[in-house]
This record gives sequence, structure tokens and C-alpha cells, in this order.
Amino acid sequence: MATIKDVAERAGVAPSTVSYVLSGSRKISDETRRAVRAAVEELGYHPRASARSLRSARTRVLALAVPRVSGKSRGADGTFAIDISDAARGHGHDEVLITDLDGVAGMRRVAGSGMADAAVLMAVEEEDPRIAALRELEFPAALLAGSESDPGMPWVDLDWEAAVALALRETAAAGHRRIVFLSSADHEIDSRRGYALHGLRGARLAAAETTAELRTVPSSGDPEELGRRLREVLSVRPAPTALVVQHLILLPHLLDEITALGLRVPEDLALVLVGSIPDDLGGRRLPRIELPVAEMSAAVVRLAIGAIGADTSDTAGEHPPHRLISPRMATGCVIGPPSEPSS
Amino acid sequence: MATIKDVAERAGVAPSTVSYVLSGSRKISDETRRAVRAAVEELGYHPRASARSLRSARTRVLALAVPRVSGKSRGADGTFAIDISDAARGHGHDEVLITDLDGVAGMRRVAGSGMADAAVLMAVEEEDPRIAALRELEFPAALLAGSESDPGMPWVDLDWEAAVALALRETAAAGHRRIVFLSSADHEIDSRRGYALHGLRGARLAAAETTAELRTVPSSGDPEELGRRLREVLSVRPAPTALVVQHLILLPHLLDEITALGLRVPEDLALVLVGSIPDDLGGRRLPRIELPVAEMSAAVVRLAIGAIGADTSDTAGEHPPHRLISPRMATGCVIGPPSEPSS
DNA sequence: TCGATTCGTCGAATCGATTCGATTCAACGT
DNA sequence: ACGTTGAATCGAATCGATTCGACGAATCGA
Repeated sequence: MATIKDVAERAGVAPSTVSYVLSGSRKISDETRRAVRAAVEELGYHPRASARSLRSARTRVLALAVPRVSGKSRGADGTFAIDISDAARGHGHDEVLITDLDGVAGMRRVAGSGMADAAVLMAVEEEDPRIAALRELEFPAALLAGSESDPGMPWVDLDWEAAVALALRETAAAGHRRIVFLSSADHEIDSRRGYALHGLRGARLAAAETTAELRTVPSSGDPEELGRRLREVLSVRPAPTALVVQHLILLPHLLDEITALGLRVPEDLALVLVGSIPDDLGGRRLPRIELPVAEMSAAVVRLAIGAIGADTSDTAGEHPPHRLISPRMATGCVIGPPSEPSS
Repeated sequence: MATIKDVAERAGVAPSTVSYVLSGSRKISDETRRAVRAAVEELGYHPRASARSLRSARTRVLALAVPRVSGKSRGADGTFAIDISDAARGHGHDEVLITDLDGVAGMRRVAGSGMADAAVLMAVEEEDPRIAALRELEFPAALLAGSESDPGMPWVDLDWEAAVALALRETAAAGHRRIVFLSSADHEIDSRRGYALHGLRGARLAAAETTAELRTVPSSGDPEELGRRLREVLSVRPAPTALVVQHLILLPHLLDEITALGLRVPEDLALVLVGSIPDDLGGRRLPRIELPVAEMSAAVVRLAIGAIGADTSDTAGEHPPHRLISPRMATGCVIGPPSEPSS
């Protein structure tokens, strides 16, 4: 493979001159510049990443720590991984995947060997041990999930409170008077995941401002248990006419249960999803609050790259940037009115 | 961050000695070795990846080229990305994601800057331009998909022919006499995707060896069209009792259509999936031929790493290794018998 | 015509780890 | 007593790009 020396020889200049032409950090005569450019072209020269980052102490690589805890589907994680990579490329960076089962070990490896300039952490739990490790290593990072308990770390998250509130508000506005909110699962609430807690808060918010009857039921990681709760809540009379769902992992199973109850969607029961990606739907058009994956990815990459310059020294004074992404209804889907007018 | 020089100073030896202790490539006395080990521990020393790979011309990184064509769901891609990363770690390698919309440009970038030692290409089409680029760049690679038209490239794929044949054979063995095989979509067949063609061949194979009535219908990327074809094929009388599906992207939509026809699964219609990952199912237990993601990932990583040493010179003689993964039924699910005995 | 300034380019040091001789020192044989 | 062998360690070159100080030539003003 061609090196900068080869290019220099071919152009009849010194290697440093080639470097200046490429970086533009010093003025070079038109004539020389043309000669160098031609040599670069002819040899198909590409600077070697390892040499460049050895010298500059910058790799132009972002590390993405993928969650390995069971729970959220890996499908959404993959979607994020791809969109984050795209966003990183937009800033001239590449992305390595950190999939170590021991997340802390993975962080130590990346930070220690200097393979990346910063990390993006997905699906952060409160009190995530990786965050402590990152802080100890003084490694720049941004989180893809809100984290109240960890000030000093930049993060991005969907405004789950607003998202759930919006979904409920829109459902009520469509004319539904008896609405069920199927929130995050028990175990997610128990482990104090931000999206779970904020979703519940959004439901309370919406309940306070509507005259519709609103019942909140936690979901479950166990399909059987989820089915039981669903049957119970839908058997109340008069029956609810709308179901707003935040816990989408078991969505297909949910649809099976609804079908088994003899209910059609959306004729008998309106179904509204909160925070879904198109992949979840498999070609169906259900009304939903989108999870703006591209927007969140772009934001978290910006924060991670922004954290590279800022050292711990000046972090003391300023508080790091956070970003709550506003929810939107997906375009092209409307919530239908209840079948029996109730006003 | 600590360098090898710091470690050497602290241990009272030369940097080269530290290197020899760490690599074990020369004999070092117990005493010195202990001193060096202690210094490494105390300073938390980690060799810098950029320096190491500049010198050794090895990055210990694999590039994963993620497909950006619409079609196959990104969910499965994400699952593969994670499992491939795990497999790579098992061989001491990390994984960068190449998500460039222009796949060839991405390959050129990685190969040119030497950020990775080899590439893994997902979802390869026949006549994939990336393969030509890789060959021209003499960059080691392995493909995650069979490729008859590209000898000279190692690849791994599920044996789709055997998978479809197995699914049909098992369905017939469960007592079904009228079976519909919903194959890959038109556009996949037209673009000569390996899994599509082999799946069809598997259906022909199974048809030749069974007495059951077997009808093959291509799927469609368009939900409406898919619905039309499904209604048509299920309205034949006497009605088919089993549906074997290879095209899983629109599975939820498919289930909706079946429900809309007033059919229950599996009571009225047995449903068997070919090449699915657990994520596809959302908690449901449907009989299916698994897509052995972990096994395929491990195999493709082995091939990619194996291709690193082997240069084009000796590739001329030997043909590169291929690996067809044998299909298996997922455990814990059985195909039910048809409701009206037909024998 | 001579010093000062500017412009364009070069040479050498640097980043951190690896690796190939070279060197030191002890033990050994004659 | 002296050369020989071998074990353990050191020193220096190397990988490829970046960057700072220096240097020669051209240009300017006086």
C-alpha cells in the first residue's frame, strides 16, 4: 500500500509537503499542490489510520456499548446501532461495537487501548456500573437514555412523559372515553428505568387534564401474565374502547390475545403505540408515537463528540448538555373514533 | 496514560524487555517478569492499539458491512451484528460497522486506511459490486450468504434448500395433505438472491418425495398484493391445512390477513416458519426452522480471520472454504395435525 | 546594493510498541 | 588463564503521518 513517502517521491517533494497539501494547514503553491494531488490520485493513496492516530492521539472512532441485558428487543438496538453509525460518519467518525457481556470490562478495554475517542452507552440503567467506570477512566461518553442519578454525563432520551401524555391526549381527542394505558413492565419499573417512570408520570399528567376514564396497568415480561392482565382489564363493563401501549416487545402476543378475545382492531378497540420503530409493525399501520431513532442518534453522537474536547477540569463548573426529544405522532395514521359514540 | 516506557522505568528495565514479557516471545527471568508484571498492574498499563497496529500491520479489527438495501428487516441485521461481534471477540478481534449507503465507498475507506484486517459482508447479492471492489483491493473477506457466481470468496449460509425441504417434510409428517409454501418475494427471486432460489429448490425437492399436495406461491414486498395472493390460495376447496412461510418480514401482516379470513392458528391452519430468529415472534411459539445466528456468526468470523493470512497468491490453487449450515427445527414447538383428518 | 520580510518547502523529531542484532556476564571446558 | 557458549537484557531502527523550526530564494523598501 502506498505511503506518504511514495506520494512525496512521485510528486518530487518532501513528505511533510504532502501532509500540508492534504491538511491545508500551510500554504502551498498551486503548482506543487497540483503535483501532489495528482500523485495521490495515481497511487490511490489513503493515510493510514493507525499512524495518524498514533501521532494525533485521535482515532476518529466512537465506541457503541450495546446492552446485553435481556429485555428490550435486540431489533431496536440494531436499528440504533446503524443510525448511530450513520450519524458518526456524518461527523467523520467510525463506530466500533462493544458487545462484551461484562460491560465494564469492555469499557476498560476500549479506553485503555485507546481504540475510540468517546463512547455512546445504550439502554442505561440507573446506577449503571459502566458509568462509574467511564468516569473513573475519564473517558468521554454520552448516554442514550435519561439519567437523573448521574449528573455530569450528557444524555439524550425521548421525552417519555410527553410521549405517553400525547398518546393519551390524542386518544381522548378522538372521542374515546374509557382508555387503558398498558405501561412498561413490572421489572422495568422496579429497576427504575427512566422510560418506565416517565411514562407513568405522563399518564398521571394526562389523567389530570382529561375527563375520560383512564386506567393504568403495568405490563409484564411474561406473556401468560400479560394475557391475564389484559383479559381482566378488557372485561370491565362498560368496556374500554382504546388501548395505549408503551411496552412493545410483546406486541404480537398482545395482538393474539386481543384477537382471542374476539375483538377487532381498530373497530372494537383502538390501539395506540408509544415509542415504536417501523420494524415493530411488520407492514401494519397502527397509530403510534414514533421513536425518532435518527434524531436521537444524531443528537447522542453530537454530544459524545462534543465531550471529547471537554476535560473533567471544566466539567466541574458547567453542567453537561442533555436533550429531551419531543414526541410526534407518526404520519399517515389516525386514531379512529370509538364504535359506540359516548359523548 | 501509561506507556511502555513508564512501565519499563518503574520496573527498572528497558522497554523492549517489557514487550517481551507481555508477548512471551523471548525468555525472561522470573524475577524480571514479576517486576514488569507488577509495574503493569500498578500503572494499569494497556498497549496502545494505534502504536501496536502501526508496527505490526494488524489491527485486530473486523469490518462488518451492514446491508442498507431495504427489504430484509434491520432487526435480524442487528442480531447478526451483535453475534458477529461476540464471535470476533472470541478470536481477540473487535468489530467496526460499515453502514455507508455506498457500500463500495465504505469498503474502499476501510481497506485504504487499514482500519480493519478483514471484512464480513452481510446479505450479499449475486454480482454484488462490493465483492469486485474487495477483490480489486485484495482485501480479505467472508460473505454471509452463499454466492455461486463468486468463487474465490469464502462464505457461510443457511442451507435454505434443506431448510425448506425439512419444513415441508415435517409438515407432511404431521399429517397435513394440502400444504402451501409461501416462498420469498418476487423481487428477491428476480434479483436472484441465493436464499430465494434455494428455498424454491427445496420446495421442489420436497414435492418430489411426498404424496401431499404442495402448492408454491411467491410472496410479495407489497402487503396488499401479499394479502390478495394469500386469500386466493386459501380459498381453494378443499382448503389447505398448513402454510409454510419463508418470507418473514411481513409476518405480522400475514397473521392479520389470516385472522381476517376467520382462520385460527394453529387450529384451522398450521403455520410453519423457515429461517426465523426469536425476535420475529414476539413471545409466540410457532413451529419453525431456526436461523442459527450464533453458529453462522462464529463460522463467518472464522472464515474472515482465516482469509487474513492467505494472500491472493495461494488462493489461485485452493478453492476458498464454504460452509452450509444445516437447518434444525426450533426446540419446544411441534407442528399440530390438521383438524379434519385427511388420510 | 544591502538588510528585512515574506513565501514555499524541507528535515528532523515525535507518537508508542515491536523486533532484530548486539552486549553483558556468568558458567564451563581445556 | 583464556576462549566458548548460552542466557538475559539492552539499544536502536522501524512502522507512517504530523508539525515545528529552519532555510533558501524571491521581493520589498531605503
